[in-house]
Formats: sequence, C-alpha cells, structure tokens
Amino acid sequence: MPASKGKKEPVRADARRNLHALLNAAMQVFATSGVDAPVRDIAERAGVGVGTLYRHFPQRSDLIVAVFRKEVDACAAAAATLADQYEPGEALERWLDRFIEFVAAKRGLSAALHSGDPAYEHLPQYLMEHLAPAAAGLLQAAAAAGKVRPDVQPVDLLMGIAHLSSPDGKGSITGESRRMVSLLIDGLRYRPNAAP
Amino acid sequence: MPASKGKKEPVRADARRNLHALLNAAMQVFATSGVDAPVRDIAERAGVGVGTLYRHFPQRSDLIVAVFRKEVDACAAAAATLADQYEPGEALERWLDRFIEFVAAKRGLSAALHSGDPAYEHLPQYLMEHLAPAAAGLLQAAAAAGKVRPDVQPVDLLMGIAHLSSPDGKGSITGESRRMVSLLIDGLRYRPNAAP
DNA sequence: CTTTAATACGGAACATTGTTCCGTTTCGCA
DNA sequence: TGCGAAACGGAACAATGTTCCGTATTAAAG
Repeated sequence: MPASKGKKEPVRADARRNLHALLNAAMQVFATSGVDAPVRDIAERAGVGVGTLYRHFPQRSDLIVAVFRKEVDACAAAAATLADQYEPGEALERWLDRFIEFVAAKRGLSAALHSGDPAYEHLPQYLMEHLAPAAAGLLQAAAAAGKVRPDVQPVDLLMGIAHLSSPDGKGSITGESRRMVSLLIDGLRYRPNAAP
Repeated sequence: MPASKGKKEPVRADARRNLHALLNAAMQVFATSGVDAPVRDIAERAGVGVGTLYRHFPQRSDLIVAVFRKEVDACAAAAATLADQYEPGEALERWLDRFIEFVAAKRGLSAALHSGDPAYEHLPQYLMEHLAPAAAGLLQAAAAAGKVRPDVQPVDLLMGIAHLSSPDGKGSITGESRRMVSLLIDGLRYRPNAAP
C-alpha cells in the first residue's frame, strides 16, 4: 500500500506546474523579504495570478508550512548525496554547513513559530523527525571511520547548532556565529591520543 | 535635581489631554482587539484624528510600550493601596489576583515580545523592576503576620504565576488556569502545625 | 483684553496589501 | 476534434497604515 501523501498532488498538468512554481517563488521571496512578504510578489515571481496562489494555498500559513517542509526535505536529501560524494568526515562537515544555512534562513520563522498559531505547531517535530535520522547516519559513518566521537546524540548536535546559529536575530551568519559552531564541531572530533 | 522623565509631557494643555486620552483608548482597544487593532479604532475611541495619534506615537511600538508601562505602574501602585486597605494576608491575595489579571491581559503581547523588535526588549526588565518590589513588600508583611512562608522569593512567585497563567495562549483565565494558580498560592501559606 | 506666533489638530487623500469573483483559458478525455 | 470540467488571471473591492496641509487651539506678549 503506497502511503497517501499528506498533500495531494493536483491532477492537471498546469496545476502541478503552478504549484511547484509557487513553492519555488515563495522560497526565494521568503528568503529575501521574510514570511510577511506581499502575496503579489510571490505570485508575480511564480508567473501566476494571485487567484492561483489562493487556490493552492488558501492560508498564508499553508504556503509557509509547505516551503518549510520542502526545505527540510531538501536538507535531509543532501545528507545522502554528500555521503555518496565524500568520505565520512568531510560529508558530515559539509552537511552541518548545509544545516547551518537552513537554520539561518529560517530565522524569520521564529515569530510565526511562537505566534501560537496551531498551523505551525508540528513543524519542529517535522524537522527533528526528518533531520535527526540524516544526522545520525552521517555521525555513525564518521564515527566508524574514527573521525568523530562515537557518543554524540544527533538531536543534541542539531539543537546545539540551531541555538548557536541564532545569536542576533537579524540575519547574518557570517561572523562569530559560524566560529562558535566551528568550536562545537571541533568538540566532536575523535582524538584519543595524537596531537593535531 | 528632579530626575528628567523618560517621556516628556507635552507643554500645551490640549496635547497633554489627547496624550492621556490616547493611552486610555489604546488600553481598552488592545484589551478588546489585541495589539494589532487598527489605528483608526484607537484614534476614534480617543476622540482624536489619526494625525494626532501619529504625532504622539510615530511607531505602533511606542504606543504599545507606553500602555504596557502604564499598566505595570498601575499594578505596582495597587500594591500600596491594598496594603493600606487590608490586613497583610488578604492584601497579598488580592494583589496576586490583580497581577493575574494583568498577565492574562498581556497575552497578546507575547508575539511582539518574541518578535526581536528592540523596542520591546526592555519590557520584561521594566516589569520585574517595578513589580518585584511591590510583591516583596506584600510578601514581607504577610510573612511577618505569619500568613505565608518567609522564604518565598518575589521574582519566583511572579514568574511562576506568569507561566501558569498562560496555558492556552488564547485568552480565558477563568478555568483551570486560575485553579492552578490557587494551588501555587496555597503552597506559600504558612502552616507549621495546625490543621485548617 | 487683543494680538500673535507657535503648536497641535483633523481627516481627506494616498499607498500598500489581503481577498474575492467571474469571464476566459487550458486540460484531459472520448 | 469537440466537450465539459478544472484551473487561471487579474480587475475590483476592502481594510489598514501613513502622510500632508489648511484650520483651530493655546500660551504668551503687548
């Protein structure tokens, strides 16, 4: 039995096309102008009318949630790709960088997350359910290769990075934020005896 | 040297009058419709034009902050009044009820508080600086009268009530919320030996 | 009390954005 | 190819934030 997806893909080709165009456009606009960006901006970038946007996403939160899940999925998928392309230690490092970018880009969501709107209340759970396994896989491989300590809990690592990556609340991850995360990552390297 | 107040009272009589009318109107409208209520509603209830509102409070946050401080001050002032009118135990109880009302009415602010807007970042500090002394005075008097335990920290009590009073995030304080707070308050009663 | 200049007021006008509605277009299918 | 259903687009409307300037009010000077 193929599990029925939560979101039902439209049947008609144009509807499917526009749905994906809207998701991509919203992703870009949200990244640029935040999740409160005007509806028209998103519709225009997607090349559709506002009526089409409203048909696919009657509530703004529907669009926000859809974009969020899409990005979580992309971040989780990156884990498998990186695991194929790089040796375990480097794959883990690169994926953590990817995760940091994801967290930093989601800064504008914090207000929505804390707004009490029930539309968002499952998002943290969704994130952990999808990214913890990805992190676990990379951690396990890196640990098996002797690159990192074997006793790191995936959830702890993700939460730690998420917290460290949100120091100012206003956007840039280029500064101390990344340095602090580097410290954290250094902390999980496996060095039983040798000096660097 | 009379310390210069943070907010400068207007010189002209009409300006002062309108300023206070706006604060009172905003207090009512915020309580009814939340802090996102239309500017026109507030101006109309105050009996002034929107231009006047904007002159006194160029940013919405200015008005929100002013109302918040005014209500904190009123809650703090109530402590002195109650201490005069009732014996220590009852004064404390009545003031805690007053504080619960204040916290419940401020529910709509939580989103603003967490929005990252620097305009609000000093409000929690303002609240504690003004209400902790009020609570401390009442607690001390009640403890001296043998009505409550002598080892309760004012800040702990306020924080505890504030947390318990915000269970659902959507308004009503009439239900379990008040019962939980009653439990907390019972917990600080001083009962060395006798049964009630 | 009258004059006067500064200050404040009011609300129409404009700008921005959310939301709906329906004539037109596109699609899948026979 | 023809047809009915589904989807589309964007004008139109509604709600709200913000500005601007002619008018009214005030406090002080004469």
